[in-house]
Amino acid sequence: MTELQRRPTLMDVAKAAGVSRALVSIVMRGAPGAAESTRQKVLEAARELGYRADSRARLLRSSRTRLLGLIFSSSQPFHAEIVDAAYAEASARGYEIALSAVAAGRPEARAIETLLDVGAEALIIIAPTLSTEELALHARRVPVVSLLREDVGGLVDSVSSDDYAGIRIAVEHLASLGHRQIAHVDGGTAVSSDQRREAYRAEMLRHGLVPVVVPGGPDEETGMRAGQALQADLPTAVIAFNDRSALGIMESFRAAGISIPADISVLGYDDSHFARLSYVQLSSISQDAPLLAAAAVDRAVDRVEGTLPPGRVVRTPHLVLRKTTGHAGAQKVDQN
Amino acid sequence: MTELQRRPTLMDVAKAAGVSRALVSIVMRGAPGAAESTRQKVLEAARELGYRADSRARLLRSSRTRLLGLIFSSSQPFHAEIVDAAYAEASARGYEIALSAVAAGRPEARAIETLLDVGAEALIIIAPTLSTEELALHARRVPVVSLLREDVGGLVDSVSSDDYAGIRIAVEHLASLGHRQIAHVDGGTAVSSDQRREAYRAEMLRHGLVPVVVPGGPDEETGMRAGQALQADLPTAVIAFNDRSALGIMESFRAAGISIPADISVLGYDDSHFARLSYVQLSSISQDAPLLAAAAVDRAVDRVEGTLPPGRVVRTPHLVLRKTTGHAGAQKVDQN
DNA sequence: ATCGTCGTCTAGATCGTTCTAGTCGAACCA
DNA sequence: TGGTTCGACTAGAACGATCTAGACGACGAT
Repeated sequence: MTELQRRPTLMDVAKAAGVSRALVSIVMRGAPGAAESTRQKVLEAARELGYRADSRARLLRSSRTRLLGLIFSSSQPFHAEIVDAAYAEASARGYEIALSAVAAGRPEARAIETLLDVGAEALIIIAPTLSTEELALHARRVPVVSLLREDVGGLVDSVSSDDYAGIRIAVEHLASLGHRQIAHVDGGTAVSSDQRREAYRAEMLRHGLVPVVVPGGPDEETGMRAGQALQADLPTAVIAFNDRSALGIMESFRAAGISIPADISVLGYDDSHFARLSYVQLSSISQDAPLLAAAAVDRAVDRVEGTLPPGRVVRTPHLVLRKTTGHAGAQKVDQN
Repeated sequence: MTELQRRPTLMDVAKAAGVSRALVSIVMRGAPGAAESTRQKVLEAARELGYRADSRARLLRSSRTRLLGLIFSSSQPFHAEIVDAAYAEASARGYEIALSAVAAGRPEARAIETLLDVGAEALIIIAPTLSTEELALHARRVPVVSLLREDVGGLVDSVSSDDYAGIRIAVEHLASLGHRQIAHVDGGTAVSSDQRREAYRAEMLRHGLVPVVVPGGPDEETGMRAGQALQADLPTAVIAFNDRSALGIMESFRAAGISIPADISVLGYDDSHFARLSYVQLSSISQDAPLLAAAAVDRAVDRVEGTLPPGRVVRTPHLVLRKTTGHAGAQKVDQN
């Protein structure tokens, strides 16, 4: 049985250093107004006692926590990459990140409350599913940045990837390889699915090609079913909603003996972990998660520190070429 | 430009309801000592104002946050499943969960500090890599529960899955199918790798079989390399360190035209998302993440609320039979 | 000598809660 | 009637930080 020891307070440090609480506070915050010699003395005492400021008390008084709330979905591996990058950027700007996941039985609203309770000064929400009204409601209390979703009303910031441009790049890439029959497996009800589907339709028409949309979803299972549906009238190329979907599509082709990219080219979206696996080597549209995350953190910090109005940041995705796309009607190329 | 509105305080509610702060506090906490009639009156006023208790102030005074800190690794999909389950159990016991990820450039120590700063009353760490000394150091301040790692010293709780039993079940399953040449692709430096490797050796010997360990790792790439190494002298069955490794192994077999389970049986570990995919159907040892998570949360809460000493919880994993294991020397069975 | 200024430091109020120690009035009992 | 008990309520002190206002010496200018 261990005695849980009380954590040292400002007062303890002050006593040890023989100065007042206020001075210790000044030193710990790095604020001006302390002589260099005493500053050292205080820092020494603090280190000795293992002092760390109590963020609750600090916040209570100053309403500054230097804490950013980040909401992600635990079931989306792509979100994990964003989380990583956000940590890095936040710490570069002197902020910490508090995480909250949306999961089965844990809606976004709940995640938001938790973050607000621990004192987050701004909220970054990855692909929020809340209505713009609900988002606006929270945005009145605290800056809110929507990541990977654009149509979020005027009160909340958004940092997103240009879905239209991504799809344009995808269609152009495949068209330039000579493909004329390019299908799209959409993301069903997933965020961004509508935008990408419409962009696909528009871009196909612009190239004088006829768009074929097959209903899909954001995961392997729906991808596989779509892949099977596709086989009834096999196109020469397919653009998947995301990499997981692409994986399912490819699997269905593999089961049917259809070879990639000889018989059909497959293009993913997200450039996720899966796409990079050496035995997958999926060509994919990269949204550049680290950059997006950094941009979102930057906006959040800027909003917190300054008084600039909400705005939009849109980044253009780019193509990452691997081995699942090739010339239309090409002979089989070594796939591995 | 939105004016960020001040959130209402106890005092505001008190004024509105015409009572004292203290009484509002009593009502909001659901503590005894308020007449039913005034209780209603106060609740009404609070709802009207949209009052939510400021958790920082509350905590500052009461030193209770009802907040559990959970540390996971953003790169491990298996951890995500645990996070989900932990949320459910925590909320059932009236606690909230604060998440903190370890990622590249963000060590465990950092994650721990963040959680302590936001006021976590206990720490649950998934597969901690800290030394037992460092863990003990934190355990002096706050209850610490180690999840999926057992050798953590006497001061910290541990909730883990019985690796030995898991491997025993794996070997027994394969042996009962008539396999005599059963290889093991280990997890390299990953947590639990040593335990499973040694369990494998012991169990093989117990069955009078000769153990063959191939060095591997916790992901697809290392699994694939191990699979290639395996092909020099192909066994009839292989036990992978985890599902991701198994995926890599199977991929290497597929590339070489070795069919599963006709030519070789493959058994995974974790029963993760991947294993359940309809086109994978990987037989796997399940550690039952939801149960483990619930047990960890329970211990954390018990430690926080009571004064019981640190202890160990060990759960026995079980076999989930799918389509990648079959009789030794069996003819090819329909794999899909 | 007096005054203002500057750098360093401190006392005390304050943030929004909870907790302790009451006060107050009504009911009960002898 | 007077005392005790009890339920409902409140005043004021915490909690651990930050912030404001001002004290104190030293120094330079008048």
